[in-house]
Amino acid sequence: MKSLYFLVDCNSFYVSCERVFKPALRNRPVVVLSNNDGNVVALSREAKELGLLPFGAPFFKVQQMVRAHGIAVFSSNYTLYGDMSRRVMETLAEFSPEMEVYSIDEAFLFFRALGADPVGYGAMMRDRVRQWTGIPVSVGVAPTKTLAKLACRIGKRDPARGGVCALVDPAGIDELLDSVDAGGVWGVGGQYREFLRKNGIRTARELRDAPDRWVRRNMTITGLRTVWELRGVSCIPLDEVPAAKKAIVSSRSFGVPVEGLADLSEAVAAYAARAAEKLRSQRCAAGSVAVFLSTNPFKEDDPQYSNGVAVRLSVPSSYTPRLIHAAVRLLGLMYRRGYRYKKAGVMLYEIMPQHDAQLDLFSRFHDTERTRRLMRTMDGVNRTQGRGALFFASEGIARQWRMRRSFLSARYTTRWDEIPAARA
DNA sequence: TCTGGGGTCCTAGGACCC
DNA sequence: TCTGGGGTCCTAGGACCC
Repeated sequence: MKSLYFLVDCNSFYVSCERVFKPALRNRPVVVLSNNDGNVVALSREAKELGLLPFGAPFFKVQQMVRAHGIAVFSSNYTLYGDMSRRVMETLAEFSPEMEVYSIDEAFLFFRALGADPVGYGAMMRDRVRQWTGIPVSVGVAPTKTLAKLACRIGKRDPARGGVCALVDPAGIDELLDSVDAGGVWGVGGQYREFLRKNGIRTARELRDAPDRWVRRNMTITGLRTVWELRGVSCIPLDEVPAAKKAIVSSRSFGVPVEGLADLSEAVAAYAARAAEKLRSQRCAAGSVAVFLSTNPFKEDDPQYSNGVAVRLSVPSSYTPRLIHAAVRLLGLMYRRGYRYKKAGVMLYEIMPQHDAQLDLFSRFHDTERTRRLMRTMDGVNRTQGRGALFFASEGIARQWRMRRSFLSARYTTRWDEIPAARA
Protein backbone atom coordinates (compact mmCIF):
# COMPACT_ATOMS: atom_id res chain seq x y z
CA MET A 1 0.00 0.00 0.00
CA LYS A 2 1.26 3.39 -0.96
CA SER A 3 0.44 6.95 -0.09
CA LEU A 4 -1.08 8.62 -3.10
CA TYR A 5 -2.34 11.96 -4.35
CA PHE A 6 -5.51 12.18 -6.40
CA LEU A 7 -6.04 15.30 -8.48
CA VAL A 8 -9.65 15.83 -9.49
CA ASP A 9 -10.09 18.45 -12.19
CA CYS A 10 -13.44 19.52 -13.65
CA ASN A 11 -13.58 19.34 -17.44
CA SER A 12 -14.08 22.77 -19.06
CA PHE A 13 -15.56 23.82 -15.74
CA TYR A 14 -17.39 27.03 -16.68
CA VAL A 15 -18.81 25.42 -19.80
CA SER A 16 -19.91 22.39 -17.79
CA CYS A 17 -21.70 24.61 -15.27
CA GLU A 18 -23.68 26.24 -18.07
CA ARG A 19 -24.49 22.86 -19.61
CA VAL A 20 -25.94 21.46 -16.40
CA PHE A 21 -28.84 23.88 -16.85
CA LYS A 22 -28.93 23.79 -20.66
CA PRO A 23 -28.54 20.13 -21.55
CA ALA A 24 -29.18 20.91 -25.22
CA LEU A 25 -25.63 22.30 -25.27
CA ARG A 26 -24.08 18.87 -24.67
CA ASN A 27 -21.85 17.82 -27.56
CA ARG A 28 -22.04 21.32 -28.97
CA PRO A 29 -19.23 23.88 -29.08
CA VAL A 30 -19.55 26.34 -26.19
CA VAL A 31 -17.30 29.14 -24.92
CA VAL A 32 -17.35 31.31 -21.81
CA LEU A 33 -15.93 34.83 -21.75
CA SER A 34 -13.91 36.66 -19.11
CA ASN A 35 -15.26 39.57 -17.12
CA ASN A 36 -16.45 42.39 -19.33
CA ASP A 37 -16.88 39.88 -22.18
CA GLY A 38 -13.22 40.55 -22.94
CA ASN A 39 -11.57 37.24 -23.77
CA VAL A 40 -12.44 33.60 -24.34
CA VAL A 41 -11.46 31.86 -21.09
CA ALA A 42 -13.19 28.50 -21.33
CA LEU A 43 -13.83 26.24 -24.30
CA SER A 44 -15.75 22.99 -24.51
CA ARG A 45 -13.97 20.04 -26.08
CA GLU A 46 -15.96 20.60 -29.28
CA ALA A 47 -14.88 24.26 -29.37
CA LYS A 48 -11.24 23.25 -28.82
CA GLU A 49 -11.46 20.70 -31.60
CA LEU A 50 -12.54 23.34 -34.10
CA GLY A 51 -8.98 24.56 -33.62
CA LEU A 52 -9.89 28.17 -34.32
CA LEU A 53 -9.90 29.76 -30.91
CA PRO A 54 -6.82 30.03 -28.78
CA PHE A 55 -7.45 30.29 -25.06
CA GLY A 56 -7.54 33.98 -24.21
CA ALA A 57 -8.51 35.25 -27.67
CA PRO A 58 -10.11 38.72 -27.50
CA PHE A 59 -13.79 38.09 -28.09
CA PHE A 60 -14.34 41.05 -30.41
CA LYS A 61 -11.75 39.60 -32.78
CA VAL A 62 -13.34 36.16 -32.98
CA GLN A 63 -17.00 37.09 -32.65
CA GLN A 64 -17.74 36.68 -36.37
CA MET A 65 -16.21 33.25 -36.49
CA VAL A 66 -17.95 32.20 -33.31
CA ARG A 67 -21.26 33.12 -34.87
CA ALA A 68 -20.42 31.45 -38.18
CA HIS A 69 -19.70 28.13 -36.46
CA GLY A 70 -22.76 28.24 -34.25
CA ILE A 71 -20.70 28.31 -31.06
CA ALA A 72 -22.77 29.08 -27.97
CA VAL A 73 -21.41 32.02 -25.93
CA PHE A 74 -21.78 32.90 -22.24
CA SER A 75 -20.57 35.79 -20.10
CA SER A 76 -18.85 34.74 -16.88
CA ASN A 77 -21.35 33.96 -14.14
CA TYR A 78 -19.18 33.60 -11.06
CA THR A 79 -22.14 33.38 -8.72
CA LEU A 80 -23.16 30.18 -10.50
CA TYR A 81 -19.62 28.78 -10.87
CA GLY A 82 -18.77 29.46 -7.24
CA ASP A 83 -21.84 27.62 -6.02
CA MET A 84 -21.32 24.66 -8.36
CA SER A 85 -17.70 24.50 -7.20
CA ARG A 86 -18.83 24.28 -3.59
CA ARG A 87 -21.08 21.32 -4.47
CA VAL A 88 -18.28 19.48 -6.27
CA MET A 89 -15.88 20.03 -3.34
CA GLU A 90 -18.45 18.85 -0.79
CA THR A 91 -18.93 15.67 -2.82
CA LEU A 92 -15.17 15.03 -2.98
CA ALA A 93 -14.64 15.75 0.71
CA GLU A 94 -16.47 12.52 1.53
CA PHE A 95 -13.65 10.48 -0.01
CA SER A 96 -10.77 11.67 2.14
CA PRO A 97 -10.36 13.80 5.25
CA GLU A 98 -7.16 15.17 3.74
CA MET A 99 -8.10 17.43 0.87
CA GLU A 100 -6.80 20.65 -0.61
CA VAL A 101 -9.15 22.80 -2.68
CA TYR A 102 -6.58 24.02 -5.15
CA SER A 103 -8.72 26.25 -7.36
CA ILE A 104 -12.33 26.79 -8.31
CA ASP A 105 -12.28 23.60 -10.38
CA GLU A 106 -9.54 21.41 -8.89
CA ALA A 107 -8.83 19.56 -5.68
CA PHE A 108 -6.07 17.28 -4.40
CA LEU A 109 -7.03 14.38 -2.15
CA PHE A 110 -4.39 12.53 -0.15
CA PHE A 111 -4.49 8.90 0.96
CA ARG A 112 -1.87 7.68 3.39
CA ALA A 113 -2.42 4.05 2.54
CA LEU A 114 -4.84 3.27 -0.23
CA GLY A 115 -5.85 -0.38 -0.32
CA ALA A 116 -8.13 -0.09 -3.32
CA ASP A 117 -7.13 -0.13 -6.97
CA PRO A 118 -6.34 3.54 -7.72
CA VAL A 119 -7.93 3.64 -11.16
CA GLY A 120 -11.13 2.02 -9.92
CA TYR A 121 -11.26 4.36 -6.97
CA GLY A 122 -10.73 7.38 -9.23
CA ALA A 123 -13.53 6.19 -11.49
CA MET A 124 -15.80 6.02 -8.46
CA MET A 125 -15.01 9.66 -7.62
CA ARG A 126 -15.65 10.68 -11.20
CA ASP A 127 -19.02 8.90 -11.30
CA ARG A 128 -20.23 10.27 -7.98
CA VAL A 129 -19.38 13.88 -8.81
CA ARG A 130 -21.15 13.45 -12.13
CA GLN A 131 -24.22 11.98 -10.49
CA TRP A 132 -24.48 14.43 -7.61
CA THR A 133 -23.58 17.67 -9.41
CA GLY A 134 -23.78 17.02 -13.17
CA ILE A 135 -20.16 18.09 -13.63
CA PRO A 136 -17.75 15.82 -15.56
CA VAL A 137 -14.28 15.50 -14.03
CA SER A 138 -10.92 13.88 -14.80
CA VAL A 139 -8.77 12.20 -12.18
CA GLY A 140 -5.00 11.76 -11.96
CA VAL A 141 -3.34 9.51 -9.37
CA ALA A 142 0.35 9.44 -8.44
CA PRO A 143 2.77 9.54 -5.51
CA THR A 144 3.37 13.31 -5.93
CA LYS A 145 1.18 16.28 -6.75
CA THR A 146 3.17 17.16 -9.88
CA LEU A 147 2.80 13.61 -11.23
CA ALA A 148 -0.90 13.58 -10.32
CA LYS A 149 -1.37 16.75 -12.39
CA LEU A 150 0.45 15.09 -15.26
CA ALA A 151 -1.60 11.93 -14.93
CA CYS A 152 -4.79 13.96 -15.04
CA ARG A 153 -3.63 15.65 -18.22
CA ILE A 154 -2.96 12.25 -19.81
CA GLY A 155 -6.36 11.00 -18.66
CA LYS A 156 -8.06 13.93 -20.35
CA ARG A 157 -6.08 13.57 -23.54
CA ASP A 158 -6.74 9.89 -24.05
CA PRO A 159 -10.48 9.07 -24.19
CA ALA A 160 -9.82 5.33 -23.82
CA ARG A 161 -8.89 5.96 -20.20
CA GLY A 162 -12.31 7.33 -19.34
CA GLY A 163 -10.82 10.42 -17.73
CA VAL A 164 -8.84 8.50 -15.10
CA CYS A 165 -5.11 7.86 -15.21
CA ALA A 166 -2.67 6.56 -12.60
CA LEU A 167 1.11 6.98 -12.67
CA VAL A 168 1.77 4.55 -9.89
CA ASP A 169 3.78 1.74 -11.46
CA PRO A 170 7.34 2.52 -12.61
CA ALA A 171 6.74 0.26 -15.61
CA GLY A 172 5.80 2.26 -18.68
CA ILE A 173 6.22 5.60 -16.96
CA ASP A 174 9.16 6.66 -19.16
CA GLU A 175 7.09 6.41 -22.34
CA LEU A 176 4.21 8.34 -20.77
CA LEU A 177 6.50 11.13 -19.53
CA ASP A 178 8.10 11.26 -22.95
CA SER A 179 4.69 11.80 -24.52
CA VAL A 180 4.16 15.04 -22.59
CA ASP A 181 5.82 18.34 -23.53
CA ALA A 182 7.97 19.79 -20.76
CA GLY A 183 5.78 22.90 -20.91
CA GLY A 184 2.85 20.74 -19.82
CA VAL A 185 4.46 20.07 -16.45
CA TRP A 186 2.95 21.93 -13.49
CA GLY A 187 5.41 24.72 -12.64
CA VAL A 188 6.89 25.06 -16.13
CA GLY A 189 5.46 28.06 -17.96
CA GLY A 190 6.20 29.59 -21.33
CA GLN A 191 9.50 31.21 -20.35
CA TYR A 192 11.00 28.09 -18.85
CA ARG A 193 9.62 25.99 -21.70
CA GLU A 194 11.60 28.05 -24.22
CA PHE A 195 14.67 28.05 -22.04
CA LEU A 196 14.50 24.26 -21.69
CA ARG A 197 14.07 23.76 -25.44
CA LYS A 198 17.16 25.83 -26.10
CA ASN A 199 19.00 23.49 -23.79
CA GLY A 200 17.75 20.35 -25.47
CA ILE A 201 15.03 19.46 -22.99
CA ARG A 202 11.70 18.93 -24.67
CA THR A 203 9.70 16.36 -22.74
CA ALA A 204 8.69 15.74 -19.17
CA ARG A 205 11.01 12.75 -19.06
CA GLU A 206 14.00 14.81 -20.20
CA LEU A 207 13.21 17.38 -17.52
CA ARG A 208 12.94 14.66 -14.89
CA ASP A 209 16.41 13.40 -15.87
CA ALA A 210 18.12 16.82 -15.92
CA PRO A 211 21.01 17.26 -13.46
CA ASP A 212 20.07 18.77 -10.08
CA ARG A 213 22.80 21.41 -10.08
CA TRP A 214 21.90 22.71 -13.49
CA VAL A 215 18.19 22.88 -12.59
CA ARG A 216 18.91 24.59 -9.27
CA ARG A 217 21.10 27.19 -10.92
CA ASN A 218 18.74 28.00 -13.79
CA MET A 219 15.26 27.40 -12.40
CA THR A 220 15.66 28.20 -8.70
CA ILE A 221 14.67 25.97 -5.85
CA THR A 222 11.11 25.89 -7.19
CA GLY A 223 12.24 24.23 -10.41
CA LEU A 224 14.31 21.69 -8.51
CA ARG A 225 11.28 20.71 -6.45
CA THR A 226 9.33 20.15 -9.66
CA VAL A 227 12.06 17.86 -11.00
CA TRP A 228 12.18 15.83 -7.80
CA GLU A 229 8.42 15.48 -7.85
CA LEU A 230 8.67 14.10 -11.41
CA ARG A 231 11.00 11.47 -9.98
CA GLY A 232 8.35 10.49 -7.46
CA VAL A 233 9.82 12.29 -4.45
CA SER A 234 7.07 14.32 -2.82
CA CYS A 235 8.27 17.91 -2.16
CA ILE A 236 5.03 19.89 -2.36
CA PRO A 237 2.84 18.93 0.58
CA LEU A 238 -0.92 19.03 0.77
CA ASP A 239 -2.02 22.51 1.82
CA GLU A 240 -5.31 21.83 3.57
CA VAL A 241 -5.92 25.17 5.25
CA PRO A 242 -5.22 28.00 2.86
CA ALA A 243 -3.05 30.67 4.45
CA ALA A 244 -4.64 34.05 5.03
CA LYS A 245 -4.09 36.31 2.04
CA LYS A 246 -1.20 38.74 2.29
CA ALA A 247 -2.80 41.07 -0.19
CA ILE A 248 -6.37 41.45 -1.36
CA VAL A 249 -7.10 43.06 -4.69
CA SER A 250 -10.38 44.09 -6.19
CA SER A 251 -10.18 45.54 -9.68
CA ARG A 252 -12.24 45.62 -12.85
CA SER A 253 -12.18 47.01 -16.32
CA PHE A 254 -15.09 49.31 -17.03
CA GLY A 255 -17.81 48.41 -19.50
CA VAL A 256 -17.38 51.83 -21.10
CA PRO A 257 -14.52 54.33 -20.77
CA VAL A 258 -14.95 56.61 -17.74
CA GLU A 259 -13.74 60.19 -17.59
CA GLY A 260 -15.27 61.95 -14.60
CA LEU A 261 -13.99 61.83 -11.05
CA ALA A 262 -17.50 61.22 -9.70
CA ASP A 263 -17.94 57.98 -11.66
CA LEU A 264 -14.41 56.84 -10.87
CA SER A 265 -15.01 57.50 -7.19
CA GLU A 266 -18.09 55.28 -7.27
CA ALA A 267 -16.16 52.48 -8.89
CA VAL A 268 -13.26 52.80 -6.46
CA ALA A 269 -15.68 52.86 -3.52
CA ALA A 270 -17.37 49.71 -4.81
CA TYR A 271 -14.02 47.94 -5.24
CA ALA A 272 -12.91 49.01 -1.77
CA ALA A 273 -16.15 47.64 -0.32
CA ARG A 274 -15.65 44.32 -2.09
CA ALA A 275 -12.04 44.08 -0.92
CA ALA A 276 -13.10 44.90 2.65
CA GLU A 277 -15.68 42.11 2.51
CA LYS A 278 -12.98 39.61 1.49
CA LEU A 279 -10.76 40.98 4.25
CA ARG A 280 -13.41 40.41 6.92
CA SER A 281 -14.18 36.94 5.61
CA GLN A 282 -10.66 35.96 6.72
CA ARG A 283 -11.10 37.89 9.99
CA CYS A 284 -8.33 40.34 9.20
CA ALA A 285 -7.63 44.04 9.12
CA ALA A 286 -5.46 45.90 6.60
CA GLY A 287 -2.66 48.30 7.50
CA SER A 288 -2.34 49.87 4.05
CA VAL A 289 -4.55 50.75 1.11
CA ALA A 290 -3.47 51.28 -2.48
CA VAL A 291 -5.45 52.46 -5.49
CA PHE A 292 -4.47 52.16 -9.13
CA LEU A 293 -6.00 53.51 -12.27
CA SER A 294 -5.23 53.31 -15.98
CA THR A 295 -6.39 54.22 -19.46
CA ASN A 296 -6.73 51.60 -22.19
CA PRO A 297 -3.24 50.63 -23.38
CA PHE A 298 -4.70 49.00 -26.50
CA LYS A 299 -5.98 52.36 -27.72
CA GLU A 300 -2.63 53.66 -28.82
CA ASP A 301 -4.05 56.89 -30.22
CA ASP A 302 -5.65 57.89 -26.93
CA PRO A 303 -3.51 59.81 -24.44
CA GLN A 304 -2.26 57.31 -21.87
CA TYR A 305 -2.01 57.68 -18.13
CA SER A 306 -1.68 55.16 -15.36
CA ASN A 307 -0.74 55.59 -11.76
CA GLY A 308 -0.95 54.00 -8.36
CA VAL A 309 -0.67 55.43 -4.88
CA ALA A 310 -0.76 53.93 -1.41
CA VAL A 311 -1.22 55.08 2.14
CA ARG A 312 -0.59 53.48 5.49
CA LEU A 313 -3.57 53.78 7.81
CA SER A 314 -2.87 55.21 11.25
CA VAL A 315 -4.49 52.05 12.62
CA PRO A 316 -5.25 48.82 10.69
CA SER A 317 -8.91 48.56 9.81
CA SER A 318 -11.54 46.32 8.27
CA TYR A 319 -14.31 48.92 8.46
CA THR A 320 -15.67 49.55 4.99
CA PRO A 321 -16.40 53.30 5.37
CA ARG A 322 -12.86 53.87 6.58
CA LEU A 323 -11.35 51.94 3.68
CA ILE A 324 -13.63 53.62 1.14
CA HIS A 325 -12.65 57.00 2.54
CA ALA A 326 -8.94 56.26 2.20
CA ALA A 327 -9.33 54.82 -1.31
CA VAL A 328 -11.40 57.71 -2.64
CA ARG A 329 -8.94 60.20 -1.21
CA LEU A 330 -6.04 58.42 -2.93
CA LEU A 331 -7.96 58.48 -6.18
CA GLY A 332 -8.34 62.23 -5.85
CA LEU A 333 -4.57 62.59 -5.48
CA MET A 334 -3.78 61.00 -8.80
CA TYR A 335 -6.87 61.74 -10.88
CA ARG A 336 -6.25 63.89 -13.96
CA ARG A 337 -8.90 65.29 -16.20
CA GLY A 338 -9.00 64.64 -19.91
CA TYR A 339 -8.30 60.90 -19.98
CA ARG A 340 -10.57 58.03 -20.86
CA TYR A 341 -10.04 55.56 -18.03
CA LYS A 342 -10.51 51.85 -18.61
CA LYS A 343 -9.63 50.21 -15.35
CA ALA A 344 -9.22 50.89 -11.65
CA GLY A 345 -8.52 48.80 -8.60
CA VAL A 346 -8.06 48.76 -4.86
CA MET A 347 -5.46 46.72 -3.03
CA LEU A 348 -5.35 46.06 0.71
CA TYR A 349 -2.09 44.87 2.23
CA GLU A 350 -0.12 44.66 5.47
CA ILE A 351 -2.89 42.35 6.47
CA MET A 352 -3.06 41.05 10.03
CA PRO A 353 -5.55 39.20 12.22
CA GLN A 354 -8.29 41.53 13.34
CA HIS A 355 -7.61 41.00 17.05
CA ASP A 356 -3.96 42.02 16.59
CA ALA A 357 -5.08 45.33 15.14
CA GLN A 358 -6.01 46.82 18.50
CA LEU A 359 -2.78 48.68 19.01
CA ASP A 360 -4.01 52.12 19.81
CA LEU A 361 -7.14 52.07 21.90
CA PHE A 362 -7.38 55.83 22.02
CA SER A 363 -7.27 56.57 18.33
CA ARG A 364 -10.52 57.95 17.04
CA PHE A 365 -9.89 55.98 13.85
CA HIS A 366 -9.89 52.66 15.62
CA ASP A 367 -12.46 50.01 14.66
CA THR A 368 -14.80 49.57 17.61
CA GLU A 369 -17.08 46.79 18.73
CA ARG A 370 -19.91 48.84 17.26
CA THR A 371 -18.36 49.17 13.79
CA ARG A 372 -17.55 45.45 13.80
CA ARG A 373 -21.12 44.50 14.67
CA LEU A 374 -22.32 46.73 11.89
CA MET A 375 -20.04 45.05 9.36
CA ARG A 376 -20.99 41.57 10.60
CA THR A 377 -24.65 42.42 10.13
CA MET A 378 -24.06 43.81 6.68
CA ASP A 379 -22.02 40.79 5.60
CA GLY A 380 -24.72 38.49 6.96
CA VAL A 381 -27.47 40.20 4.99
CA ASN A 382 -25.40 40.16 1.81
CA ARG A 383 -24.64 36.48 2.33
CA THR A 384 -28.26 35.45 2.67
CA GLN A 385 -29.91 37.98 0.37
CA GLY A 386 -27.27 38.03 -2.34
CA ARG A 387 -24.29 40.28 -2.85
CA GLY A 388 -25.21 43.92 -3.19
CA ALA A 389 -28.38 43.72 -1.10
CA LEU A 390 -26.78 46.25 1.26
CA PHE A 391 -24.20 48.72 -0.02
CA PHE A 392 -22.88 52.20 0.60
CA ALA A 393 -24.32 55.16 -1.27
CA SER A 394 -20.81 56.18 -2.32
CA GLU A 395 -20.67 53.02 -4.47
CA GLY A 396 -23.28 54.59 -6.74
CA ILE A 397 -26.68 53.49 -7.99
CA ALA A 398 -26.68 53.88 -11.77
CA ARG A 399 -23.15 52.49 -12.14
CA GLN A 400 -22.62 53.44 -15.75
CA TRP A 401 -19.10 52.02 -15.44
CA ARG A 402 -20.09 48.49 -14.52
CA MET A 403 -18.85 45.66 -16.64
CA ARG A 404 -20.44 44.42 -19.80
CA ARG A 405 -22.07 41.01 -19.57
CA SER A 406 -24.16 40.54 -22.69
CA PHE A 407 -24.49 36.76 -22.57
CA LEU A 408 -25.23 36.15 -18.92
CA SER A 409 -27.03 33.01 -17.77
CA ALA A 410 -29.24 32.92 -14.67
CA ARG A 411 -27.97 32.34 -11.13
CA TYR A 412 -29.84 29.03 -11.15
CA THR A 413 -28.66 27.68 -7.82
CA THR A 414 -28.50 30.74 -5.59
CA ARG A 415 -31.60 32.81 -6.39
CA TRP A 416 -35.15 31.64 -5.93
CA ASP A 417 -36.35 33.93 -8.68
CA GLU A 418 -33.82 32.49 -11.14
CA ILE A 419 -34.35 28.83 -10.40
CA PRO A 420 -34.80 26.75 -13.57
CA ALA A 421 -38.33 25.64 -14.45
CA ALA A 422 -39.09 22.19 -15.84
CA ARG A 423 -41.40 22.09 -18.82
CA ALA A 424 -43.90 19.30 -19.25
C1' DT B 1 -17.05 49.89 -30.28
C1' DC B 2 -14.38 45.75 -28.44
C1' DT B 3 -8.17 42.86 -25.21
C1' DG B 4 -9.79 39.54 -17.49
C1' DG B 5 -8.90 39.18 -12.48
C1' DG B 6 -6.46 37.57 -8.46
C1' DG B 7 -2.88 35.55 -6.36
C1' DT B 8 2.15 33.21 -4.77
C1' DC B 9 7.15 32.49 -4.46
C1' DC B 10 12.08 33.43 -5.47
C1' DT B 11 16.20 36.22 -6.43
C1' DA B 12 19.23 40.11 -6.91
C1' DG B 13 20.79 44.27 -5.36
C1' DG B 14 21.03 48.28 -2.33
C1' DA B 15 20.81 50.35 2.30
C1' DC B 16 22.10 49.94 6.70
C1' DC B 17 24.09 47.93 10.88
C1' DC B 18 27.73 45.89 13.81
C1' DT C 1 47.71 47.87 -7.30
C1' DC C 2 44.41 44.69 -6.13
C1' DT C 3 37.70 46.38 -2.40
C1' DG C 4 36.14 42.97 4.90
C1' DG C 5 32.40 39.88 6.52
C1' DG C 6 28.02 38.99 7.64
C1' DG C 7 23.26 39.80 8.91
C1' DT C 8 18.60 41.89 7.98
C1' DC C 9 15.24 44.46 5.66
C1' DC C 10 13.24 46.32 1.65
C1' DT C 11 12.04 46.71 -3.25
C1' DA C 12 11.70 45.59 -8.03
C1' DG C 13 11.30 42.33 -11.28
C1' DG C 14 10.54 37.82 -13.05
C1' DA C 15 8.56 33.45 -12.97
C1' DC C 16 4.56 30.68 -12.09
C1' DC C 17 -0.57 29.17 -11.06
C1' DC C 18 -5.82 29.15 -12.13
